[in-house]
Parts: sequence; C-alpha cells; structure tokens
Amino acid sequence: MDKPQAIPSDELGKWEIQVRKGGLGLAVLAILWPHRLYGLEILRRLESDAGLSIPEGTIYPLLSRMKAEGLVDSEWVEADAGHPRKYYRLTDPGRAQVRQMAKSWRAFAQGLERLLAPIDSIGDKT
Amino acid sequence: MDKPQAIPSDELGKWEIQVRKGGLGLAVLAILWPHRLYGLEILRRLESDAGLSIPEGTIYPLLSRMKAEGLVDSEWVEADAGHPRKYYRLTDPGRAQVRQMAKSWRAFAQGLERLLAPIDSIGDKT
DNA sequence: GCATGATACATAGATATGCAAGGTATCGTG
DNA sequence: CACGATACCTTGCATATCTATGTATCATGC
Repeated sequence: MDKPQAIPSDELGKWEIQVRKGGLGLAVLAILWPHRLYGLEILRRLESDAGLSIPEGTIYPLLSRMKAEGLVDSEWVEADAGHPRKYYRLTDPGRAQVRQMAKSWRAFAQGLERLLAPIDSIGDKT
Repeated sequence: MDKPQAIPSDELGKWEIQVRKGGLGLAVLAILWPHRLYGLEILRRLESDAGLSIPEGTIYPLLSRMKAEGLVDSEWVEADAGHPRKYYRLTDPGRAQVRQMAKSWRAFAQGLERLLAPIDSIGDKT
C-alpha cells in the first residue's frame, strides 16, 4: 500500500520525515526569514512570537547542523556596547527549503486536524 | 494521573515535548476515538483519512507503549473468515489524554503558523 | 493430511533528535 | 584588577522512529 501521491523527489520525502518529527527546525528557519538574528535572540523570538521555549543546548547544535547543510550562513558582528555576536542568516537554498518544509508541515498538520475534528466536536468538559 | 484542569508544568511539559516531536502518537490516539481498530487497520485509516503513511514497525511498539501507559486497551477478536486480530480501544484516561495532547498540539501548530505567515505572503514559485 | 500463500502481529538494531549540564570568552563597572 | 552579565559552544544521556526480519494463524489445492 505505498502510493505516495505526488512526491517529486526523494528529498522532499526525507523532509516529510523530518517535519513530522521536529517542526522545530522549521520554526528556526522560519524566524530567520525576515532578517538575520543571533543565537540567543532566536530563542527569545521563538518564545515571544510563537510561544516556543527551547533551551540553548538545543539551538546551537541545530544551527551548526543547518550551517553544515548550507541552509544558513553565519558571521560575527561586534556590538557597540557589548560582546561579539554570531548572526545567522538564511541562504538561498535555505529559503527554498523553508518553503518545502512549510508545505510538508501543513500537509501533516491538516491531516492531523482532520483526525482531531471528531474529538472536540463531541463536547468539552475538560 | 489526570489533572484535568490545572496541570503542573511537569506533566504538561512532558507532553509538550512529545507533541512537538511526534504528533504521531496523537494521530493514533485520535483515530481510535470513534471506535476500536486493530493494528493494520490503524495504518490504513491513518493513510486514507489523514494521508499519513507509517510502517508496521512503528505502530506496534507505539501501541505497546500506549497500552503499558494505560492509554489504550487491547483484546483479541476472532474473525469469521480470517485470522485473529488484536483490537485496540481508548481507555478513559486515554480519552482525557487525547484532549490534552490535542490542546498542546494546537498551541504548537498555531505558534508555528504565526512564524510561517510571512513566508508565503511574499510569493510562491515552488 | 499437508504444503503454500496471505494476513496480522511482533521484535532488534541503527540512527537521529532534543535536552541538561557544564565550560569558555568578552565587556562594563567599581 | 576582580566580578558579574551576556553570549556561544560541547559532551553525554534518554527517547522515539525507521528498516528489516521473524512468528503465528487461516484458507486453499491436491
């Protein structure tokens, strides 16, 4: 029973798995869409914008992996009154990837939402 | 083990993690909401109803874990013209858990959706 | 009665991911 | 010059999923 509907490349297939698991990587790439940010700033934005709180131990390995894959690029920036910061920026392949991941994510989320519909339509007594 | 309303960030926190990662467990519990199903039938329903295709090797350990946690219950049923099937059914704690998981899932999904908004508002060229 | 194929359930090892804890370096202040 | 705050990074652990393979039951043909 394997009739993958219309998955063009196996790259997308791999991403479907990733997306299904994490969703976190997508969040990080998505928040870098409008402008570059540095490590801790990413954490704060994820918290304030999306309500996702993740620890430092998660973000740095993730960013390193993404840089190794060429999805993001980094550069050191000296702050006027502060300490050097490493800014991360989406690359062109990174932007393309975000779009693909977003698409896969929504497919998964909508499928799940379809399953959840019967649940709360019944009654909510918490 | 059910704190219907004020769930300490402990238990809920754990579920947030689970939900963030998998979402698959939620899908399985959700599809068992209306009626009991047996292993392979769960796979087929996940595929047809939500477009989620997962292998057998994933579903059985998952169901075993859920049974160990008391979220589902199982019973063998002899088919008329067939082979014995192990039917899984949601327990009461399981139903409560599904609601909680659904809530956490939606919080995460909505947060992520907020991050994705800027992306596709720009333009879509695949 | 017995071999074969199909259905259904189950297990084992490999891989990947997120997390907690701890460590290093820079800057401003007294 | 010592101290605290900001910022970045690494190691080891626990957990979850996937791939591949194994086992048991039933129906069929001879």
